[in-house]
Amino acid sequence: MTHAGEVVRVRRTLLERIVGGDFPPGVRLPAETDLAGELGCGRSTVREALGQLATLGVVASRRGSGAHVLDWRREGSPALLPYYLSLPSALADAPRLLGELLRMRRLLASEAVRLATRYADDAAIASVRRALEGSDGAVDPVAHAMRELEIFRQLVVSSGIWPAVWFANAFWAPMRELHGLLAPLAGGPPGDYETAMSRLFDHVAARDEARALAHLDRWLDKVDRELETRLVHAFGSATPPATPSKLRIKPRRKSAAPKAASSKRSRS
Amino acid sequence: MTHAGEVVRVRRTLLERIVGGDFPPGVRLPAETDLAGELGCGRSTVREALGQLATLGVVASRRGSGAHVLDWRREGSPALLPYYLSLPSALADAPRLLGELLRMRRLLASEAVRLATRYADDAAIASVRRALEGSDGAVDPVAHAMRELEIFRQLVVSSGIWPAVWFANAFWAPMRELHGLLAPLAGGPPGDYETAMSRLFDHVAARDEARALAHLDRWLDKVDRELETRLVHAFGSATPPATPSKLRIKPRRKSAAPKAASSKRSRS
DNA sequence: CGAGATTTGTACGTATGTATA
DNA sequence: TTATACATACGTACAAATCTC
Repeated sequence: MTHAGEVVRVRRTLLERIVGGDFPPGVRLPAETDLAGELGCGRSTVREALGQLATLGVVASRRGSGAHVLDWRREGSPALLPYYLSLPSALADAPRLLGELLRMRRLLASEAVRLATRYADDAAIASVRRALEGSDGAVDPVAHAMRELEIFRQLVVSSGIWPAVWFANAFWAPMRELHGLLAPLAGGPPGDYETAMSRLFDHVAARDEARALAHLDRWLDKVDRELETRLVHAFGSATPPATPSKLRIKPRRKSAAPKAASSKRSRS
Repeated sequence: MTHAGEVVRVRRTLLERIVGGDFPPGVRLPAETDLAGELGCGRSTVREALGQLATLGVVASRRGSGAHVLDWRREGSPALLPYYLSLPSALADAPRLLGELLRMRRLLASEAVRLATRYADDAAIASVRRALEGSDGAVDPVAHAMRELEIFRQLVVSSGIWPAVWFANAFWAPMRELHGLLAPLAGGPPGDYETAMSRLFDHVAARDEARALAHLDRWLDKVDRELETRLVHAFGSATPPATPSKLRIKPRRKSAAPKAASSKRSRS
């Protein structure tokens, strides 16, 4: 971690000072040239770091004025999630947070299944299914979590609704990080994972939206419940998830939900 | 428009060539120095433009190799939406696209109301309500659309579930662009807008989640229906003949008709 | 209100490291 | 192994917006 480049070092330093309270929202940061001198780097490096912080929604720069710290809790981007989760203040209401994050995951998965059921052609569905079956045997919890996320993303891709795909892409990156954190606690795939997914794909291939969504809902109920008990086991009584599976409802029409986007600033 | 800076010009040129098919997914772009010479700018400018295209999910650069065009339909980010909507191929299935985008809006609004109802304290709800009432009188369609979006975002903020806020932020930017396109066609706020919103806030303040969501659902039903008729009126039969006259329909299958766009970006 | 100082925005250049072909 | 090409970092110069006195 110590050898990640000057820009990364400068960005981390500034971000730590900001979330740590040294630079509270509203204050003006020192001039770029001053920061360069203070941090021992060139102004271009400071600018690159500030640019990345700007895409995180943490600072904003204006000509003649300077770089001001934003109210990052209110103006931030999804990429802040991993930073936020490492703060003590986030741990304070971890239960509520985890419940809401699981709900987001559920909404995303539902939308993925709905889109695929409604719009994907047979070949696309079969292709995603092959990808699922072709990579089983993996027992590493993190690898399993990533694969599961990718399956749902591929379902969105199969629908060919490209804007939905792009929103999914934006959601998936922070979700991946979250899964990377939770997976070691959640453990590997349940024993009936292959069976459950296979049945889900049966419903999707049959264009039976109602059954597909119901099956997914039951499956996630079970998975979330298991995750909860394991977390309680790991943390003691610290994390009761507040996930009401009040997600299906809706007497008629409509069902689940997608969401938003983020951006990053680095190449390769 | 003509004086937006070299980077913007270079980015736009490259993006047009890519989405236009000159550089199909998979091909390697010319070297940065070659592009700089060809486009009449410095290599740094080319790099900045390529960096922005990389954040859009359009290209990826690797050391020693070069910048390769990605499958941007599958790997893109939400910021691609305005560019995509300006393509003829997007217009082809505009009805389906608009239906799905309206569905996303509905899901987001529902989640906003739910989060506020569940977590926001009285002061926060009252604050959002004041913001709503304090800015009425605006009849400009675009201004109204932006204000409406902002109200729902503020509802999420009021919940204090910051990760949800960040996801909302990311989603809101492209949504704003979409609204900017549709608003002039949709017209200003309906006559009963204030009343409907006021009632919605009553339910939220009373923590009546069921009534709040039901009220919102009915309201959006009405709004979407009006939008549909106005779009049909505006476009008549001028756009794809494949568009059935029935634009909404609730059980399955959605439709309507959007249009094209462009966008800009900068820091500060 | 105006003038000058401050600060960021933009563009380009150079040098060196490093991965790829 | 060598040549190519990108990644990274620092620097310069000037333009443009803002702030301050």
